[in-house]
Amino acid sequence: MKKRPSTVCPIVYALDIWGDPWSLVILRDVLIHNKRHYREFLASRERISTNILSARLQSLVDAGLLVKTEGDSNRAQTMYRPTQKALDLFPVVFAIMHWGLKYNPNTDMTIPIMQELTTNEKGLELRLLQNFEDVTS
Amino acid sequence: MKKRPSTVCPIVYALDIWGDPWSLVILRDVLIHNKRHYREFLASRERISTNILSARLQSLVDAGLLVKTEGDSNRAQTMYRPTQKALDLFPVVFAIMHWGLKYNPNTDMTIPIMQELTTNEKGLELRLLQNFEDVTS
DNA sequence: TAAATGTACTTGCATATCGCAAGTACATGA
DNA sequence: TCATGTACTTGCGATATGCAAGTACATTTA
Repeated sequence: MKKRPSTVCPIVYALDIWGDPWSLVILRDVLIHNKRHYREFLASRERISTNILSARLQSLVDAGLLVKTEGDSNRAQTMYRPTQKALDLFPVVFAIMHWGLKYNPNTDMTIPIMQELTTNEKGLELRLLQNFEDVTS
Repeated sequence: MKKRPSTVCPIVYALDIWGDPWSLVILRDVLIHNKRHYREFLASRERISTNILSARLQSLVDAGLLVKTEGDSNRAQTMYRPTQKALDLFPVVFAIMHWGLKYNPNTDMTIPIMQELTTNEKGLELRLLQNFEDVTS
C-alpha cells in the first residue's frame, strides 16, 4: 500500500491505514471472531500468506490499532490485541457487513453473527465488546 | 486488486469490489461531492493517475456500482452515475468518516460536510440522496 | 478554416506489492 | 534426540501501480 502524505480527508486517512485488501480481514478476525494469535489469522478461510500477515500485523501495530504482547521465552504466546482505535471500527465493520449481506448471494447465513447482525446489532456489538473489557475500562 | 473467488463472508465480498486504495475515493466523490465526469475525478486532491482511474471506473461499472452513459458524438458528456448498490454504501462511507474524524488530526473541518456529519448525519444523508432521485425513485 | 484546447482514454516502462514455497530460530513434547 | 509447532524472513516470478506520454475525437478560438 502506498503511503499518501497526511491527508485532510477522513476517508483517505482511514484507507491509508486499513484500505488494503488484507487489513480489514485481520481486523474482522480480531473484532468479531476474537482471534489473537498469528496461527489463528493464518487459519482463516481467505488464506493470507505468511509474509503478508506478518507485514500487516506490523503495520496495524504501527498505526496504533493493535498491541503486540510477547510471552517471555515462548513465541507461541505472542498476542495481538485491539486498541480502542480498533474497537471504534465496529460501526464500520457492521456497516460493511450489512452491505455485503444485502448484495453477496453467497453469504453463509449459518454463521451465528449473521443472524444476530440483522436482528440485534446493538446487542451484538455490546456482547463482542465484552471480549475487550481490559481495553474499554 | 486480486480477485478472490466467491466468498461466504460479506466483508470479503465488499473488499473484493471496493477494497483497493482508490475505489472508495471515487465513490466518495460520486456520493458526497456529486461528481459525475472523468475530469472531475481526475481533479481530486488525491491525484489518481489516468490509467488507474480508467481501470477503476470500469471495474465499478462491472461490479454494478456505477452506470456509464455516453453522450452521442461527444465524449465530454460521458457520465458515471451511482446505482442503488452504490447509494447503499452511504452508511459505510459515513461510518468511515466518523472514524477518520475521530483519529485524523489533519481533517479539514472547513469542508461543510464535516460539520454536518457530526451534527445532523441523517439530514445530510437525505439531502445527498436528493442528488440521485432518478435512481431511488 | 486552421490551430489550440479539452476529454476520455491507452500504452510503455520502472517500481512496488503480492502469492507461494521454502527456510530459520527458538520452544515444547514424545 | 527427534519430531512438531510457532512466528517469522527470504527469494522469486507474477501482478498492480505511478508517472509520462500518446491517441482519437469534439468543441472553441483566432
